Order: sequence, then structure tokens, then C-alpha cells
Amino acid sequence: MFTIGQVSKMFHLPISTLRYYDKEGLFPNIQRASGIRKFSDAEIEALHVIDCLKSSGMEIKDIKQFMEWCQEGPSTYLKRKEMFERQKKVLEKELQELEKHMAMIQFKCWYYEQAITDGNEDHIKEMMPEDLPEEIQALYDRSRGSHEAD
Amino acid sequence: MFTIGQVSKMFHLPISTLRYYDKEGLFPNIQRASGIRKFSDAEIEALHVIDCLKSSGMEIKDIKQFMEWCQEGPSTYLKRKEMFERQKKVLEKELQELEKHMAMIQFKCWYYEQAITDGNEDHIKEMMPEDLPEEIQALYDRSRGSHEAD
DNA sequence: ACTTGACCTAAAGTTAGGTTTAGGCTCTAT
DNA sequence: ATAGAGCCTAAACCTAACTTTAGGTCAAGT
Repeated sequence: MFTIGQVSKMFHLPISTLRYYDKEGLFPNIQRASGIRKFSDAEIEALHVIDCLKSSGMEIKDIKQFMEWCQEGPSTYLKRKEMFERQKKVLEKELQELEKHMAMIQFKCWYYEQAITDGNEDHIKEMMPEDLPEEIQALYDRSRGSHEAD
Repeated sequence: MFTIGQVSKMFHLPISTLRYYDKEGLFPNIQRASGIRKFSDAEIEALHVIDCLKSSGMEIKDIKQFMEWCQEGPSTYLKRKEMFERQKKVLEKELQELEKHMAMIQFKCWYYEQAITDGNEDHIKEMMPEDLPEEIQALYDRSRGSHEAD
């Protein structure tokens, strides 16, 4: 069992945020000892899940919904599973985007390194349609994959 | 050269958002023909960069700063390169988090599949400290990697 | 006795990133 | 010539997710 202050340090979250989460119904079963919140394993687990679901952009109210399902017992197993499967797809898409953006950033790092070496962008821009070093070209192409291709 | 409507479709961004970006100074050199914005290659490239930088959580005002550096010419090459290098680190961290969260989601998918099969969570919870199937244990462990280990 | 630290609430305030509204201009096709 | 499409601005509005404020309880140490 932990106090709000301990949990705050554990998860690097302000106390005010934990209270806000509680108020929003994210710890539907939290116990209290004369008014003071007692964070048990259930709430710690909830916070891991919150971290995970928030990272894929899920809103507080939908996370709350999940927490409510957890209260309702076995009848909601399927809903809960489906929800994680949906989130899996969201994360997969996010991962793809992230890789695209990483390629662009690597390209840009190379680009500015060259520009610094050359003192200008003229040389690079001449190469730009197709005459980039193979590896760099690959980064560039990856960084624009599918903008109209969906 | 494209109109705002064409660009809106190209990037799947509302027209209002493009105008907002312009107002915030993200297209510092955009040309106009009798009041109407003309999006050239420079602005299209800017939008690719905006997409990329926004995805790592960079704020509009910092993206604006970058666009201003682009206006200032060769004297800012180093700043621009350093900025992309910082963002690279941000994305790398994001990638790590994403993988952690993916592991948790996969674990949860397995968990609820089991729960549905068993009709309850009792069996799983008994296994929970250490007796999970090896592959599942690996997911679980990855999903909690480094919460106090920093 | 009193100060300090850690907890509590309700309610107001903040911020970023848009979106909507209201009004107006200018082509083009009917 | 008039209706519709697509462009424009300024300014008001919106929302989620917090954060801050103001005021209060309670236990431990000095």
C-alpha cells in the first residue's frame, strides 16, 4: 500500500494529476483510510495501463470506461480484449509513422551536415531529385512513403 | 503551386488548420496572388517537416523558430542540424516507450484470451508471479522495464 | 503550544492547438 | 444576373488535461 506522495514519485506524476485521475474515475475502487487514499496493487496496475493507453492517444473518459469494465467482472472480458486489440492497431500505425519520421530526421541530419561542409545547399539541391547517395536516398524515400498512397 | 484546398486534401488537414499554421508563422515566406495563398514546394516541404516535428511533441512556436532559421540562410545550418539531432533523441525515446507499451498490450491480449477461455482470472493470477508461459513472461517483463531503474 | 509536512476538497484558472462564426471578395457556369 | 465554389480575415469559441488556489485536517517533532 502506498500514499499518493509515494506513487507520485514512483511514476513521476504530480500529485495533482493523480488526484485528477481519481476524480475522473480512473481508480474506481480505491480505498481510503480516514480520507487518505491508499494505492494498492490494483491502482499501481491501473497506472501502468493508463500510461500505456494514454501513449496511444486514448482519452481519459475511454480509459475510465475500461476501468469500469474491470469492476464488472467476467462479463466484460471480451470487451476488454477487443479494446486492447484496437489499441494494438493504433500502436502499429504509430510505429509506422514513427519510422517514417525517423527516416526524415536522419535525412535532415545528413542534409545539414552536408550543408555545413559545403557552406551552402546548392550542391545538395542539385543532387536532390535522384543523385543522392544510395543510403540517403533510401531515407528520403522512406520519409515520404504513402502520403497519397492511401 | 497549389491552392489551400489542394494542400488540405494532400495532407488530410482542414483548411482552417493550414490557415492557423500560416498565422502562427509556419510558412514565413508564402506567396500570395491577390490575397490568395500559393503553396509552393517550400511550403509542401515545410508541411512534411511540421508533420514530423509535431509527432515528437514539438510545439508550434518551436517549429516556427526552425522555419525562421531556414529564412536566415547558412548561418543557422548548425542550429538546424542540432535541432534535428535533439529530435532524433526524442524519437528514440518515444520508440522505446512504444515498444514497452506494445509488449503490455500483447500481454493484455493474451491475458484476456486466457480469461475468456477459463471464465475467470483465478488461474492466470495464480501463475502471475513467475509461472507464465515463457514468451508471455517476456512480454510482461518488457512492459515494466525501467520504472524505478532510472 | 506550535510549526512542519503530508494529506484532503472544491472550484477557478491555464494552455495548446485548433475550429467556428460572421462577413466579404471573386470567378465560373447556368 | 445570380448562384455556387473556393478563397479571404478577425475574432470568438472550444476542449482535454491538467494545475493552481484557498482553505482545511491531522500526526509528529521541538
